[in-house]
Amino acid sequence: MIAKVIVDISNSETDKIFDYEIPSNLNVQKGSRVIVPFGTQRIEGFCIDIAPTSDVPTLKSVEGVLDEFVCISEEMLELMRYMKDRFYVRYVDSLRLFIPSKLRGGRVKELTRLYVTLNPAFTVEEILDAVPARAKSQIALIERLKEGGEYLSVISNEYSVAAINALVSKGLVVKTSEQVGRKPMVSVKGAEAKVKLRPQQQSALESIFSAEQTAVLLHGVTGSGKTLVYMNAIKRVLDEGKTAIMLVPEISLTPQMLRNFRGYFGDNVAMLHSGLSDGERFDEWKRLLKGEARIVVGARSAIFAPVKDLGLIIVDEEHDASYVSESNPRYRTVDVALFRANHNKAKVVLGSATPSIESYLLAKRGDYALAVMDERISDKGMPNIDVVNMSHELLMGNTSMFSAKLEESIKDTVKKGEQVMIFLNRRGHSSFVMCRKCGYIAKCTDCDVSLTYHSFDNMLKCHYCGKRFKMLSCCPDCGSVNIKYGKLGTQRVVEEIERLIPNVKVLRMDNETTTTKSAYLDILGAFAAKEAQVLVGTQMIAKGHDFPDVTLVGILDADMSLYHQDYRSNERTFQLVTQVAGRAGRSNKGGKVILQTYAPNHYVYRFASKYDYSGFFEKENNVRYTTKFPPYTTIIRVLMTSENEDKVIECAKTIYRQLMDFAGRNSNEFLYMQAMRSPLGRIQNKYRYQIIARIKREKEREIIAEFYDTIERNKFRQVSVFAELNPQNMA
DNA sequence: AGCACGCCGACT
DNA sequence: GTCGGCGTGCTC
Repeated sequence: MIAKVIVDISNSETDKIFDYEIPSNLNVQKGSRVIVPFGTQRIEGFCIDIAPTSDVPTLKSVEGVLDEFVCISEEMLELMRYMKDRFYVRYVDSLRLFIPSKLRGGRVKELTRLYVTLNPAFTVEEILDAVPARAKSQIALIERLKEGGEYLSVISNEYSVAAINALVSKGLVVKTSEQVGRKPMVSVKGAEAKVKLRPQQQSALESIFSAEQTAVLLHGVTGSGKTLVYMNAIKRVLDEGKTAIMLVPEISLTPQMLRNFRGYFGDNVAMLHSGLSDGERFDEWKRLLKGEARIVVGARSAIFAPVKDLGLIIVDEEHDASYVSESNPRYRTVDVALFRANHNKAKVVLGSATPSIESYLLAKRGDYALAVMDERISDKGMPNIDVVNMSHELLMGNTSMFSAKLEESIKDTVKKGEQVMIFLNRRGHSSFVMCRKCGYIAKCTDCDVSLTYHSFDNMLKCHYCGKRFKMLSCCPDCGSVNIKYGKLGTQRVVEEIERLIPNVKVLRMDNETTTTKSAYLDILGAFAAKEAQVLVGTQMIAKGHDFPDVTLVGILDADMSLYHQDYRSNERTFQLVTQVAGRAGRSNKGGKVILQTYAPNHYVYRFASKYDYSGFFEKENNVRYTTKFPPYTTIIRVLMTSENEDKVIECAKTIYRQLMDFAGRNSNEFLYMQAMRSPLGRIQNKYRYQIIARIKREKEREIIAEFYDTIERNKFRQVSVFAELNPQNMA
């Protein structure tokens, strides 16, 4: 028999099916992981099919089977093919998503990064003497490493593999692996939840199972008790002997949330969150595969959990951007959920207080069933949202970041011993470093991006590649020492509040203070314990934490997300305002929200301040329809990257030309197509060019297929090509 | 990804 | 001539 194998090398050149003879002594099955000879090496691969014959004249044989169980189910193999057709994801990249990284051996593991240094057994002079003078690039490399070691991934971008390997084989340079620390799992225990469903919850629960559609959109306002509906729905499918997947946005995987589920379902729950070590993640995966756990709770990638007899998939906060993977294997979680549900004849529940325009439209059209929960469990209404016009404040001579009203309210609330949350958008607030004399701006050496100043370690950091630089003492262009650096937005706000209210305790949460997950939890814990009266933060504080003593929420600059040139920015702003407002008045003390804006009459604020989702939907839906944006059209983005700019341009031109030919023959279907340099033209020293097309939806399947075929036909050496549908951002 | 192959420039 | 660096292409 013949095994159809995908080799475990992530490269578009090798992402094809290779045939191998199966020796009679090996039990190779569809879905087994195998060892195969490949060129001169032996590597791991996935057997994705078994066939009686092959077209290839001479075959090598499978050398071994890796696990004592079948790793990839029939369902996941079909999902792999779906992901290729839908998202242009390579077979290997799908397969890697389906298994824990612990299983993959041989090459570089997830948590290990190779590090190269000069061999400390020799002096630099000895090393230089041992290298012939003509080996220029080896000498350059030694000069580079003289200063200290560097990650192999960084070095291999700067020097040729041949030069590095030559030095390694002579023993002058050594590769070492540096292990990233593992965090222990939070142990959880809790009490049995025993709450009766309210009528609205009960009918939502019934409609999940009675609907003829696969998916149900559960539109439930903040505090309407969606979680209880989820738990009951899961309980029902478990009773039928089936399994369930529950997805939440990454940031919501808090210990309380995990405790709730463990408390209710006990050991039947497997948790997949970012705090797990490789080993722990593997253990949870294995429990699911063996059926020892029948519920998975996790972020985005938990959708690939190896459960059998799937009965239910819940996607909580369905509109959340974290459900769209924006790098490497780019996929949309809801699409994958629908695929798995259809395959298993299971149900999908999409829950949200502010559904995405696309989902709500599908629900209105009847493609999804719709369940509505508009009552809050507590008798408290939603907090009042006060929209303050900042242009008026300016006219009245108030140039501070707080309106008179917000300033007043903050003082008031703190005086009463209650708590305040101040929210601000990060965009437009990161501080860049500039020379006041000549206007020089510090930029990353590998990306076309200005660097951000981080005060706590006095370093400059690139937000795109993570590279760090020493803070400048003088301008490298003109030598002036008059360097200006702004503070991060949150830090300025904190200082302002401390100035307004002497002795107030303020906590700050943003990218700078929250480098680890535990730092994030520490800050929230301190705030919950009332160690501070005010919490200032970015998006991070917008999501699902209950602080009963918070009675005031201030939104400083809602507009920032409106100006972002993106068809979804209105939708995002509406969601953000609603979500942030939900942080106020969680107890019977009530609460209020003050929203500062320069565009108080914008329809987003008009509807958001009244919590009028339907009103907002009607308006926004209309805008999308008339401007011909998704969900009425589909945007396809083809991104090409390479360290060699000429090669990417050549690649982009070739593909663009062929796509233009195709568009010419199908001009009815195309609204727009353009090739361009990406707004972020270079990231991690890779040049980025893109083709963006907007097409009608009727024949989108065929058109997407043609796009992917065109990419497939035009492989360019050194150029990587990715595709994305309705991208979250075009940079 | 890794490795063989082969071209080409530098040095005996 | 010959050694080794460095770019190209292939792997069932």
